[in-house]
Amino acid sequence: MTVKEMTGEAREPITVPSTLRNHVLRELRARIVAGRYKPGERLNESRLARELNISRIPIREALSQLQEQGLVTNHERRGMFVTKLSDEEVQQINSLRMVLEAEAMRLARARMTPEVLAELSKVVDQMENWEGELIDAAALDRRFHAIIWEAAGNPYLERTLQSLTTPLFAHKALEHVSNEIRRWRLNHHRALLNYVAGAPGDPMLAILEHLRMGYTDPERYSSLAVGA
Amino acid sequence: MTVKEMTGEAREPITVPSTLRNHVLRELRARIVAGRYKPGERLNESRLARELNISRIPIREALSQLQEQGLVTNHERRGMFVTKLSDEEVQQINSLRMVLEAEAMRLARARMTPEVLAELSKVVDQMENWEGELIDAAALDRRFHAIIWEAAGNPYLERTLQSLTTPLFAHKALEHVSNEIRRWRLNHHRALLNYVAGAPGDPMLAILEHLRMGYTDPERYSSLAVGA
DNA sequence: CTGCGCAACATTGTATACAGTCCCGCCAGG
DNA sequence: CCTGGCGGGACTGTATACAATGTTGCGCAG
Repeated sequence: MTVKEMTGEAREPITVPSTLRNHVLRELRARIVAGRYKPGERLNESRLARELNISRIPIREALSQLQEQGLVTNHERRGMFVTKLSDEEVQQINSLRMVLEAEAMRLARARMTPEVLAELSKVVDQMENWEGELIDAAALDRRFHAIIWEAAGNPYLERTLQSLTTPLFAHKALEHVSNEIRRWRLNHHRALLNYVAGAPGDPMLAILEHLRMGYTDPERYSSLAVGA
Repeated sequence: MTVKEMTGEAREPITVPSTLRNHVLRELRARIVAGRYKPGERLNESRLARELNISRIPIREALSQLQEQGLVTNHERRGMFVTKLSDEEVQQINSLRMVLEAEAMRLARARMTPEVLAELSKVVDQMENWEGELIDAAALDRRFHAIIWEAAGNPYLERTLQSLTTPLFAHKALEHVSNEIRRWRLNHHRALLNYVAGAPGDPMLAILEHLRMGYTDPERYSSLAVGA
């Protein structure tokens, strides 16, 4: 069976990965991040294989990779489960993320170009005029940061931030917050934009302000405050 | 076939992973880090399967995980190759590693216990009396940092540093340096030890001093110097 | 009614089989 | 001598088959 022969809902004509494994990898990651598979849920290989009309092999290999990315957790001989983050784990991830986001912003600021700035500005504008669904808001948020990660120019930094935040997005996909809070969070990106655009200030302060919006426990970052 | 039935050189009676996949994962990682498989070398699934007396399936799954860890690189329909780092990539990794090592040291210092300190001290003593092989020196180096990573108390920080440095060790496994240089590098750990033990100072400075010992290009870290 | 044991089923872990692609060398033509 | 096509072998990607473990639900004893 080839990728093109695959049936069902899994078509993304934009870029077709040439192996089933890569296709499944993308598809599963997208589904988990979108909240279609909820944290703690078991991912049955045979069922997935039937759904996608392929054998279990590419699915197992894709799951192995997702495991390494932290999106799923393997319980030996019991199956793969969507990773369920405890409050403590969320905080640990965020405290690490803070350090890396700050570094990304420093680097991005140093290498900023008008093109990237325009792109960021566009995203922030969309955020401020945002009226849509929760999932779209999360996508905008993710996109904003992704642009900065890439602009930082260090692929390893980019990859690390991606693999740290993806489980967070999966975790928050279910979370219900009021539109007001969502707007509040989104609007804070303007401050970050100003920083990477060259405004004076310490990135830590802006990011702390941003991430503490219900994401983190500020108490945990005393070491950062000292370092800044 | 079970793990116990496996033949050949692959026995590690300390902890036997219950699945072949996990066993192969450890074994391959160890071999790559030890320099037995050199960067750029192709890892033939069928050959490995014959060598380990198992089928290709557990090997492919282990390789999928190693790929995600950055130790091997997949070229579609051509095979898995031990990741070969360019000079630029080594620098990118090290520039990121610096930020994380500094964070780990701040956290470790804040949570330091006499037990951990004693362990670190023991390793540094071993370093200063070291007379053995290159591989042992690298192991000591790795162990010193690993203790600090764990003492920092953030599993994600620990995991990230591990997956960043492991390819570096594989990369450096071949490198030949004089005993003098090796001693010089090793001895610098005393300064790091002093910092995590509570001595005043900025971790960045000690780490910069440490990592620049032939590992990194100091020019790249202006942003850190500013932040520090 | 409740708790335990056991058997049938479901699912994972691994092996084997097969299909398509890549690579390398050989040979013909320029 | 060099170049380009082409055939055979080797290898990866995927499917199917089998083994072993985990799970579930039912019967039975207390």
